[in-house]
Amino acid sequence: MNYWLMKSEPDAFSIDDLAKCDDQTEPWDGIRNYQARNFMRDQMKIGDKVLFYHSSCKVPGVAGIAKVVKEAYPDHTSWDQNSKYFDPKSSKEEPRWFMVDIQLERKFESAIALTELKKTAGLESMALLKRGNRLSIQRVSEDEFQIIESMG
DNA sequence: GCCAACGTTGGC
DNA sequence: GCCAACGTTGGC
Repeated sequence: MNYWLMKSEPDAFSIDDLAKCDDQTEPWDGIRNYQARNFMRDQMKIGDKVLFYHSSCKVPGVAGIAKVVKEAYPDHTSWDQNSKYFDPKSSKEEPRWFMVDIQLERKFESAIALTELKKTAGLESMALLKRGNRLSIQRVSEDEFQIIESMG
């Protein structure tokens, strides 16, 4: 099993929004970065665990845990001209972008702030804490995942 | 709103 | 295929 961290801006889609979805499940659409796409398309498997991270907000941090319930399939917003995620280079016949479905597993009572993560032993090598890392989907080690899960 | 870091684009 | 310019991300 793999462990991941996925960023979302809570103004756009928060963990509470996920909680309100049917089956608390939602496609993770709009990924337009090749490295992040490749993670989803090539490595994410059903049952993989996801740290749901809130970014670009007052208190950035991990808001809870979700899991992968559907493996990669084409992101239809990429050929929808009315979508903000529209990409003219992607088509139904030759999809360029993919998404997975995520289901909420547990929302933390209070989010674990980035500032807390930075102080926590064992997380020093997380990509999230490295300067300049902007990737919206990142791998997390099993140890790192369990440390954060136990904090929530 | 600033700015560093990084990905993408496009001219050559 | 190089690389400068530009756009985006995201913490602060």
